[in-house]
Amino acid sequence: MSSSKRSRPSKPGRAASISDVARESGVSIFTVSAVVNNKSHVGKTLRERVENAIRKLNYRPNLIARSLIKQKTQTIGMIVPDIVNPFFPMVVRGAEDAAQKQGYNLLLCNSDDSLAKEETAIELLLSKRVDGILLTKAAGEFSPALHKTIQEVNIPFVLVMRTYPTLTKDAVITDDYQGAYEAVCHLARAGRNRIGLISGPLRISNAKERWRGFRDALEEKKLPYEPELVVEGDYRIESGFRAGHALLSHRPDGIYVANHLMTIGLLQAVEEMGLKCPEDFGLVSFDDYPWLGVFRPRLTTVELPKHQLGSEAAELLIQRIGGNHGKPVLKKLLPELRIRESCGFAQFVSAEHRRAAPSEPSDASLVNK
Amino acid sequence: MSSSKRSRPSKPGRAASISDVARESGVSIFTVSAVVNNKSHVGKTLRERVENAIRKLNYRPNLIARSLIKQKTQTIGMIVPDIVNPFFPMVVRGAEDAAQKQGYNLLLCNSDDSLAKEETAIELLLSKRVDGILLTKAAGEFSPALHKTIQEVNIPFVLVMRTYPTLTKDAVITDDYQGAYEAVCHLARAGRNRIGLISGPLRISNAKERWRGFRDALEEKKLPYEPELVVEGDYRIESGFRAGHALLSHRPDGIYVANHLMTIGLLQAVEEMGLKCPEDFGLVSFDDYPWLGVFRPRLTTVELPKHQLGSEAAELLIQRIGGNHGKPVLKKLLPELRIRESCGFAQFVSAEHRRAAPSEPSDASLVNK
DNA sequence: TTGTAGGCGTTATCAA
DNA sequence: TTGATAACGCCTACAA
Repeated sequence: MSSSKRSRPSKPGRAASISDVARESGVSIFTVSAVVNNKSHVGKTLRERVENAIRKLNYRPNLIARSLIKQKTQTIGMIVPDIVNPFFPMVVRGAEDAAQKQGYNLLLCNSDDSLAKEETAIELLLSKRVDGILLTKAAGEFSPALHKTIQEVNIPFVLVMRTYPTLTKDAVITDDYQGAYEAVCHLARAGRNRIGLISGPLRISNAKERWRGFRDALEEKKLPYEPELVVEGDYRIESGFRAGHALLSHRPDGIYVANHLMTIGLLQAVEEMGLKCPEDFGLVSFDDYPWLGVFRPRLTTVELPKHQLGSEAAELLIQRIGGNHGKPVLKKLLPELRIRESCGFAQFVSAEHRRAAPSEPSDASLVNK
Repeated sequence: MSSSKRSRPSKPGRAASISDVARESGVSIFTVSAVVNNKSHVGKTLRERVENAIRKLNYRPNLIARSLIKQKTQTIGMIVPDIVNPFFPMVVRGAEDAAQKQGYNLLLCNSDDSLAKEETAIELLLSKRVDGILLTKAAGEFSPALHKTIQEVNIPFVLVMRTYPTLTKDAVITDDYQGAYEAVCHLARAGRNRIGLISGPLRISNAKERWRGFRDALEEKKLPYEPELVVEGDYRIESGFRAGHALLSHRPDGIYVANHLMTIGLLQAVEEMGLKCPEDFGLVSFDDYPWLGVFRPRLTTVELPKHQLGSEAAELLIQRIGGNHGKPVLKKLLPELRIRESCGFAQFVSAEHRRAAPSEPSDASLVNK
């Protein structure tokens, strides 16, 4: 009786379990559990015996076992296209900060915008029973099977930065239409009237929105939409480089680039072609980074609240995990135009001032550092 | 008998379990397991019945349960100071790529170089029973308790980018001494002879190494070590800014900065003080990024193999997980000096050429894009 | 206040 | 080839 199965000594090289602690302190497993989670009142004597045993054995509750019984892993899966794209680290950090605060961890996956990798990642996260998934959808469509799985499975998804039409799920995005619209209007205000666009993949929701903002801004400013001045890239450096060559050969006097990596590629092309910014063309980019204020040309750009994007997405997801079953939410965060030098706005304004009476003083006050 | 406890229908809103599949296909749990993991030969008829049931119920093995019994989670914990520091995304990506390839996932934590957060993260990862931990040690020392835990616990650690003296664990780092040495020698070759240093926290191993490389290069080049030209920062932008102000007031003609973020801060200070690089001083930075080649000043810098750093660390860790119990390994990867314009080397060389006969043709060939 | 026993979803060991 | 059944480490009614 006394040498029942429970009293086997702890296996070598294996972490102490709750039953080891129970045996060591001569109490039942229940008591140890009660002490660890301080539920139910445990008598002072027993509590101390248990605590000593815990210290002695360096006991650490096995969260795997706890997850199994609680049907909760306190883990969130997060899939981004590529953590090396400087846009995402801040989003991930925002998510991690919010998750951490509520006792969740982040399992991170990169999809490289590949549907296959995305599917693998989602399947894996589901098998690992994460409590929810933060997804920046890869370009393209889910396979029918995966789509069905996502609809039927019982864990919440929150889309980050990119919506997906046939999926009625929560999404936290930035107002990309507005951002692009402001960017292009600003180029127009800087006196540019042949404005080009280097766009992201148009089947990605935010690329489409940025394109719409571009188009409507042109219309608003009574500027022509010239198809040869619109090039579709894939948000990577190389595509910005190629697009730059293609676009600059038509000599636009303004360019709006839909993300930072493609701007880098564009500037490589600019270099090769011996052009200068903002002298030869005005440039407005998307996303702001600390280094953009210190190097030349100082980029005028549209900042997106990246940290907030991640944190709000995580918070929403955790609400869903907690059982909030309201209607899907679409949260749109506001972008912010940061005017520096690459658009050539300051030069344009002062040239105007020299030439005539000041047009709109409010315009000049737009220039910030 | 037939209505034993096993035949309870699957709970509502809960994913199908192996016993649901077994019941659905009228076989035992063992048979389902055998099909899923295709072990032991299962007869064709049964196999198909099981496969149909799996599809019908959209069964997905619960990896939590599997982890519990296998004592393996196929998960690696990774702790970095801050994923927003552009150095780390590529390291994380390298680790993820290597891990992925061998069937592991990454649980990511940020320590902000805070000992408290680091300790919390490690404790959590241990409780979650990750199979191993990739750690970029936060500045400062482990608490004695944590140190003991790490020594005694049975899961492998691999230190990334920073070693830790009292811990005999594997580490994958870059040869920072060498990198700094080359950076400073290059400044000397560019004719600089009052060279300053903006250093990382000297209690971090790599900051110390970079400082040593700096000091030895000065000695090698017979240049003076001027204490007022050495400022200790914390690898963040703000500290680079403050250090820049402090340092530039002494008018050095060359500066080596020990990481990219502090270089950004330095350039802010440079701007405020109305100085120009490389005209007023030569600059060599650490770490290379795609944007450094396209903006001005084009930074001369020492590239560190970040992706490789992460992937080799992960591979080593996985070897340890697999039971390789050899002696601790210290793997040092080679940095690479990338000469661009901020050091003022090209100008110096051509000025020399103009003034006299070419000194060393090999020097000029060092200049790459 | 404390203990007992069943169950979470797997894998693994024996039998049959 | 298949099937019971005991772990894995924990939580939690329900009893005592």
